[in-house]
Amino acid sequence: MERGPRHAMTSRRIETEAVRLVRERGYDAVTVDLICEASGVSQRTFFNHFPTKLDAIVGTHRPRVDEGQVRRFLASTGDDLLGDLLDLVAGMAPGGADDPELMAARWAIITTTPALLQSEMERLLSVQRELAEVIELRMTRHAAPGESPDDIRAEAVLLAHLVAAFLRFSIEGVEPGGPPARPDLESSRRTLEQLLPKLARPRD
Amino acid sequence: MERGPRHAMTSRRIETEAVRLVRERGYDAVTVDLICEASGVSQRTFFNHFPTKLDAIVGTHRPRVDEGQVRRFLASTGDDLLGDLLDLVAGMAPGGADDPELMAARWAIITTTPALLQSEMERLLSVQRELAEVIELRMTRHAAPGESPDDIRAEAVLLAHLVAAFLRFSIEGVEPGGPPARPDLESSRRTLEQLLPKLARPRD
DNA sequence: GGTGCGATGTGCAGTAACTGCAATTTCTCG
DNA sequence: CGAGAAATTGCAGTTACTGCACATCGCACC
Repeated sequence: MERGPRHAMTSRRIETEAVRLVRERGYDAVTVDLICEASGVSQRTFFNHFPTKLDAIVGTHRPRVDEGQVRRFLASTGDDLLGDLLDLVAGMAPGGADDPELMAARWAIITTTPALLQSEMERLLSVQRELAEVIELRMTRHAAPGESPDDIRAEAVLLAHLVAAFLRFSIEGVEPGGPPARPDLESSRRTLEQLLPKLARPRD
Repeated sequence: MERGPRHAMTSRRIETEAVRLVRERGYDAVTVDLICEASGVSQRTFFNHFPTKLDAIVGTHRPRVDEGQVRRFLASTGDDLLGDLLDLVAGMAPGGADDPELMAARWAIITTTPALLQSEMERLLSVQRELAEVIELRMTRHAAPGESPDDIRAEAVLLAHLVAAFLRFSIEGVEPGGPPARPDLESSRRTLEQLLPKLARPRD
């Protein structure tokens, strides 16, 4: 099935109506049938365009790290691993080259609907896995002589988990109820900077 | 509905059969009807005992931090926040006072089934929220004079995210496919100890 | 101006998870 | 035994989602 431009148009129409309806009535009160009626397609068509109801609402974008940023990250001298990592994720695409108005509406819905917020968190898993790989690569390059590759890999996976947690924090904000309308990486980073020194451990 | 001992017995029977069936046939191949037939109850009864199919399989335990441990954490001098936190979560109940054999079977299923693994991760959210509160409490006690309560809260929430990420790592292990049969907090902690110094930042 | 072919949309029947309601069976205890 | 509570059940309905066959649409090519 080599999709043409028509397909994209219909997808767009469905998305738009889905977001509009959810914003008006809330996630649970909007059924797939309702979206179909509003966008003038059959239910079967709906599921030809989106695998799940959820996807129609939050979109099908997959957050990706920029290729160039990755190269820069890998080429760095390696003195400031954490800082370089934060720079890396700071350049993450905020979610696809869609209509910015649609994206704004989406974020408003996502941050206020637990089910959607959670699905957004799950998307971070792909980022997390990507990160784990590049981190492992960089750590291997700058590794001390006697280090086991398994250990390095474990450390990389753990670090990727930690960075993902940071991203979750920046998305979710401090108050579960009324979070920022958009992920605020800037202020999150400032919070992290303040937190880190407090973790300093005396015995090291 | 003041549940009596009979109720618990039936729950147990359903759980046991559910776990057995999933272990034999895999998560997707096991329907609620199948579990009902195997455990000799009607479907309606099934849903009287468990809100979702998933709950019947992974159990209804909610991981909690030990009260005493929390007190100890709060009473600590505060020099080693991170270490104390790790001690705190180390004492987490591994998931209810159930039949240990059942729990073992559960972990085997959970760690090999993405849908179940994910539901297990979601359970960590309650722990994470608990942690955020006690961390905030402790940070407030040991705060420097001029610190804003909002800042402290933000730092606490972020730190709770990071600890939760650590727990996720210890559950998931390094290889997504073949993780440890049980969360291995010990070795995870060792990995963290090795990782931390590598994050050391030169400019501070 | 057809005509054919691939892209797109639809109808229909079915499955699976879950819910509400009202009825019924099964204890338990006096 | 009999009353009342606990536990289970049947049934009908809703919602998300799938497979399959069929219809339609649009566009290139003759």
